[in-house]
Amino acid sequence: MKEEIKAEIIKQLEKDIPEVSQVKQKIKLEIPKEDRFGDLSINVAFLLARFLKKKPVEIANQIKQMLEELPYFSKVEVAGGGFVNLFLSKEYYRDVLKQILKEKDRYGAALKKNRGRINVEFVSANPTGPLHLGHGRGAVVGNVQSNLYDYLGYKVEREFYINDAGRQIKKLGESVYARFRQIDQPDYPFPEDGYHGDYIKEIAQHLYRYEKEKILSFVDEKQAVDFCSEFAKEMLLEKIKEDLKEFGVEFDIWFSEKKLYTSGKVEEAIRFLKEKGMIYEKEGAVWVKTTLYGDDKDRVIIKSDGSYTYFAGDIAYHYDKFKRGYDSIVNVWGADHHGYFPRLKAAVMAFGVPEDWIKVMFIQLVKLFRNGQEIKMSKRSGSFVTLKELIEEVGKDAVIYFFLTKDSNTHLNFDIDLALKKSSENPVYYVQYAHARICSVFREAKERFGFDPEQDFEADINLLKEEQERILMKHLAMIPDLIKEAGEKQQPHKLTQITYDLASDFHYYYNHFKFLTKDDESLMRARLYLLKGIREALRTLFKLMGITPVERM
RNA sequence: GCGCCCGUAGCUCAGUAGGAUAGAGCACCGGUUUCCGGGGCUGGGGGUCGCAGGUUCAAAUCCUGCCGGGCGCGCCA
Repeated sequence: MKEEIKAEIIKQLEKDIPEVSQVKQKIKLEIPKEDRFGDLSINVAFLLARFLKKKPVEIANQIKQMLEELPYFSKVEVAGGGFVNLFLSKEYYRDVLKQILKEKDRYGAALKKNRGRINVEFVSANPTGPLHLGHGRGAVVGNVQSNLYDYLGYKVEREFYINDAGRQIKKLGESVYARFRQIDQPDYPFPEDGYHGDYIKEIAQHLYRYEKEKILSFVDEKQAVDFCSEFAKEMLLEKIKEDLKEFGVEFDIWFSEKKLYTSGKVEEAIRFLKEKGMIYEKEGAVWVKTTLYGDDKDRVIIKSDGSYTYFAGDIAYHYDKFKRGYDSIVNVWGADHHGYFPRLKAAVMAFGVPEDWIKVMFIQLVKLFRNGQEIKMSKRSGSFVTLKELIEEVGKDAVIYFFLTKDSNTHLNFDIDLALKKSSENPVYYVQYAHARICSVFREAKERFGFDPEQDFEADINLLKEEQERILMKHLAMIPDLIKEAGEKQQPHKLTQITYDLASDFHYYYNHFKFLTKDDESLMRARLYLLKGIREALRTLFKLMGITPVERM
């Protein structure tokens, strides 16, 4: 809605100041930090100063007069040496509330998905063990970013790349096979760098119970290991799917790395790069000229022993995505892979896509804290907390919310004690409490006055004369823009901030005003009307994050 | 050595496609409420935005150099 107003402002200004068209791109209509600077603020006077050879303040005063003619504003002020501050009118707020109640928990969302197709690939954990916290953070960030794209009007596809080829999977099979053999023969050697977790033993026991004859019947031990690999991988993948589903994350596409090799897609991609002149041979290996697109050295895709590198598979994978015709793709990766991006980007650029076609969001480490002490994790010894365990301990909503509190590219300290607190110190509790409180007020209204705010009703918002009510309405009006900004900038963590701020303004309102007053029923209705708008805005935010809008605490 | 990320209040962090007096939560101090040493409400103190230059009407934000911390730099996946 900011965009609408901005367009109107520009149209209005261009009537008398043709120079506006020259600075159009740099005009910023923003939400000022301080309430007294208005609901919106525009910087256009600074930009015009150079062209009109006048002081910003003078221009601002001229602009002020022109903008006062527009219907949106109740007041226009000049301040800060040339800012033009705009105060929205009651009529505008009335329209905002109407819109919220109409759009409900998709308040402000694009109605049509016509901005293009985006693919978001995330989690993509090796199916060699349970999901850990880093995967969980990636799952939340990827999922919420996908929700944001949907909100913005893109058609989104969520994808999980299954690393089911290569050494990891072989190692998995060897580990399971060893555990299987150890059941009858305890001194059977366990591979040096095998997977130690108990889940490997569980899989082995399962195989021992149901597939023992089959495994022992293989003539070649390698076949037995392959069988174990395949079985364990499928089983672990199922587990991963279940965990993610419980976490509210579902994928549209499960893409197998192995199939890239068996279906000839790797050869196809290499052939394509060859046509583009990106491929050459040196020292018995085949290389890609990634330096043509900014990488610091060329990279091998076929080793001198004739086998492919991981990079070859990844090029083929992205070539496949390219051919699927997405307008843009996003990869959510662990931050330790950041050094890998330039070479992948270089290969992808060779496809002939625009500079910003591929984006990567990096996920930094999650550290767990309990009683102020870090819980050290060691995957080797098997002593690490899985995503599932954390969810079981503090609940899905807290995990999601905490994973979203900080920019994904910064380290996150997860305080288990805080996540468990049932008080306003705990931000998840605090925001959910705001929603539950409104529900509770509505229940009371029905019980005490026989007036059910859950039903549709009309109200006169001109009765909302308190300062805090104006602040809340303004806040509601801005929410779609705040969400859109979070989505455009790939900063899903901003949603927690937006939600917290709204909850905070609501709690303040709740603590200072009575909603259920017998003596002034029309005021009661107006306030409940506002509460209903707040609740829908909260629901919109909760839905984007995947958090439950609880009705009672 | 090269590259990427981070450095903001005592702590954990927001804020960085330049914008007005740099924000929040916790902790700390005060007022108030409650049966309450807990909880709620409310007010307050607290900052050389790592350092030093530069660009600009305007820099936490952009540029350069340095300091400190993390990560990455394979014909590994």
